[in-house]
Amino acid sequence: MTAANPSSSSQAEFEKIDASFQMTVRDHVHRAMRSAIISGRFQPGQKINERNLAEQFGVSTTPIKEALRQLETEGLVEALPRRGVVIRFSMSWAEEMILARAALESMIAHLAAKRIDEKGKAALSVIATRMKEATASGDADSLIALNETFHDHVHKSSQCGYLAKLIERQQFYDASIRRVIHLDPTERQKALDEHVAIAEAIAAGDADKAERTMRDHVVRSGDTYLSIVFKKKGEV
Amino acid sequence: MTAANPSSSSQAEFEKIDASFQMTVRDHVHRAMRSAIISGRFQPGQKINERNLAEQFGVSTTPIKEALRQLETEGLVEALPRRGVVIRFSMSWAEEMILARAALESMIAHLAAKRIDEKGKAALSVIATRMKEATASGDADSLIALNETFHDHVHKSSQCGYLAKLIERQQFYDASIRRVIHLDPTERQKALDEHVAIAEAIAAGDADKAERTMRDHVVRSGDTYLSIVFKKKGEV
DNA sequence: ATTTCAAATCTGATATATCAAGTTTCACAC
DNA sequence: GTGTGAAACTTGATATATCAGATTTGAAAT
Repeated sequence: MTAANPSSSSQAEFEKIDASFQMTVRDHVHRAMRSAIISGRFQPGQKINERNLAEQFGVSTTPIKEALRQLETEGLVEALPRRGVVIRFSMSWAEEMILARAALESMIAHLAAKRIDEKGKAALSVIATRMKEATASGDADSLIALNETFHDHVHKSSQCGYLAKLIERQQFYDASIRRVIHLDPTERQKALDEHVAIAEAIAAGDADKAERTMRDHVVRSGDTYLSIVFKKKGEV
Repeated sequence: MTAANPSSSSQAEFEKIDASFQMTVRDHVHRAMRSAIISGRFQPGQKINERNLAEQFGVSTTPIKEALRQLETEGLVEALPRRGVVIRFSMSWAEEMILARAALESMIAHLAAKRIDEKGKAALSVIATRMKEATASGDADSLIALNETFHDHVHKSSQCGYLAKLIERQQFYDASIRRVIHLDPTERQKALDEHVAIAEAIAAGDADKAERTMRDHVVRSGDTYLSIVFKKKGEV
């Protein structure tokens, strides 16, 4: 819907401005810590000291505690009552996060295939075409952006708000590494083929195929990521 | 391992007592609020006032804020920066939580079938036998407990710590309603058949069948729950 | 040298105070 | 009556203070 829509009502309709862009201290800490953990800047089992953290960020312990609760619920740290929090992130944790994302993305792809409308199919097709172009021209940055657009569109088509949010929390790809991956022509082509297959399955309403191709895509691309970050050719 | 094990060392070995049973105020608030939300004691979109809540619980706002951050990350409430938190739970949210659990449980069942050892198979068989007995005798309380034991055992067999934790957070079954469900002989029998099928598939190492039967089980039993709680015969 | 145990210390958990953004109220102008 | 806007009020966000459980330390006992 566009900002002004005079046809349906005498009152012009505007999107409510989203307050979520506002940055609070706790969110800043949360993002910074999350990023630090998934990029390996803490050792598994390492203890986190609230006062130290607060000092490092130059804030009080209150927003620190809140950020730690969020990380705890995400499963990236573990809180031992009255003993503090320790880092819970390792290669095996990352592997499981990929599996979780594969399970959830394939479920959401299944539903998207069932629920997508004609307009959604057209939009998906446009995204796929842009991906082909960006793949051919080797535009890694565009590909990274299109990748996100593609998955977001699948989420939207599924009409699943909860699942979409849940999937977001399984994401731990780092921008710089994604760039490295997309600069490899072989990898680019694989990802393109998979995205096209997913888009076609969804557009065709083939829920089972959408589910399968999505799962394979998430697992394969996740393994590529893992093998780079953890310097190991890993099969799950 | 038993508490004392003199064979391996001159030093007696004891299980470290698990500190996780300790109840902190924030955990109490978190559980209480979670339970209240999923059992419908708040309306979707309802605003939550931190000071009111603190007063109701008779505590300060600090643990309240922490509990709200946990609920936020779980997706049960939404925090609008500097405007407070609102309830985000409705029938559609519950439906999606069931789908999420189905996706994750089927993934974990798949892995369990691949990774379970002989000892694990034997234990699973014992649980299945107990379930048959409890189903025949109509012991609802035992069935509820066995149900949990069964799923926990599948989780353990899969060797997936992260996935198991994630699944826990998709659980929103209320004890009293579970009891109602298990008191129905037809429902009991359906659940038993499904559990047996899952156990057999896992024991046979048939990962795909374990995955399918687990997903169907979670979706079907979830729908039963939904239809009771939301008083609607719901197909997803 | 090893064990014991209590004091000192550290640190997470909670309470209270302060600040600032958001909301409401209401007098005033048009 | 409607719209404007400033003051009053509410409330989330952050900071600081206090409390209590956990860990460490070190001297005394064996």
